[in-house]
Amino acid sequence: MTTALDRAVRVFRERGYHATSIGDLTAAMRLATGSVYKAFRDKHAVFLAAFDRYVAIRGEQTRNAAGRGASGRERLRHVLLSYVEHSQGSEGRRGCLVVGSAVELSAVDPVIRARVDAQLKSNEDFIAGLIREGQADGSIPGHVDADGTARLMICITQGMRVVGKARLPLDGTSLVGVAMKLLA
Amino acid sequence: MTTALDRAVRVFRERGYHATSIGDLTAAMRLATGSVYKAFRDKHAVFLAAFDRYVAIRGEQTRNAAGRGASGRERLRHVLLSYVEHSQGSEGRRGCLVVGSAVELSAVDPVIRARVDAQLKSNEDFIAGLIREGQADGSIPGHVDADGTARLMICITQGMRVVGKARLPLDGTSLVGVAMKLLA
DNA sequence: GATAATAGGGAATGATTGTTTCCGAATAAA
DNA sequence: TTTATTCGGAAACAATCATTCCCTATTATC
Repeated sequence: MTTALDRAVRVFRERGYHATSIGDLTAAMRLATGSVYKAFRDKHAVFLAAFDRYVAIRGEQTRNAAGRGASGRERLRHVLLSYVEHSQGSEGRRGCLVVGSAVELSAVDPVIRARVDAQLKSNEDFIAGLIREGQADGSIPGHVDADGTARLMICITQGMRVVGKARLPLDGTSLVGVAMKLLA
Repeated sequence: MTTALDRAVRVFRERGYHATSIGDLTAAMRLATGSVYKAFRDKHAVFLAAFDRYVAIRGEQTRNAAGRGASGRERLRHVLLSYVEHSQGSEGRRGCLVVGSAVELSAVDPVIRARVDAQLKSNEDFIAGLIREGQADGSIPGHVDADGTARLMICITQGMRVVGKARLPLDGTSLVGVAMKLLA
């Protein structure tokens, strides 16, 4: 079942919500229509489950990336690098479900909007935490505005998903190198 | 006709392409179904015209913002401020047609993708030009990587549209203040 | 002033959508 | 072996979609 949900995640990421028909969904999930409606109440419920699964997987990936750094500054650098990687190439073209949901649905779907809001907030808190960690271990200057910088970095990461979807190449080391000036 | 197109822009910004039925379109444009199809070949053609009009208007707005600054650095600061303003409140919730098209359509619609690509490129060149202008008039240090910084700033501006659509408040002076560290 | 031509409006159409229902197969229990 | 139950599959359903067609009204032309 979780493997079928993974396939649903993939389709929703590529085509979005409205452009994904039940036919697309069943074809991707290798399930018949009846089976899908036996496992989920409706298309909206499938999307919500896919959203939650996507968020869980991505959260694990960025936490892993953070783990690759020793200091707070290095952890944050690896997180940004990870975002660039996932925004690039075929993975980037596949898109981000959070960004897609924010753009396509958050204006008309309060349930989705709540999840998008929560996810952005969570990411922002995670980044702000890394900045404060760096300030505690001395790798990031104390005068840096943790909250303001975290919010700008959320804009950067979400923006990378938009640009990556449009197939523009993103040079990871260059982009992150410039972004690290925000921690000066 | 251009006033009807403006109304179409508004609907497409709010709901996106697929979630906008031609019923929504005719209601917003104050036109009957037949009239829409007499003026445009199909829904896709309406969207393309709306996209072009949106891009023209936004281009004028950011050029105006740039005009409010004296040095290259100040022009860039006003451009960023303008982006924050347009990403906020009801205007921000309405969304950006370029971001929306990139996320919802660029993966499956080559015509849209070409326009999105061109628009992002154009914005990036504009920002890079402002940076070089600032380096020429001495308001921006010469060691700043104009192209790399411009690409990151595109990520920032596109990301602000995503965050603004999700209703998160954006403090303009704070956000831009942090972003200006990229020009150090 | 009569007529042609064009622009606008609304009902009809065919295709596609999301959803439900019904049926068969496979598995587990008795 | 038989019964019961869960699971998957395909056809049928109503609703909605984009699109076309035809009618009316208004303008321009002769």
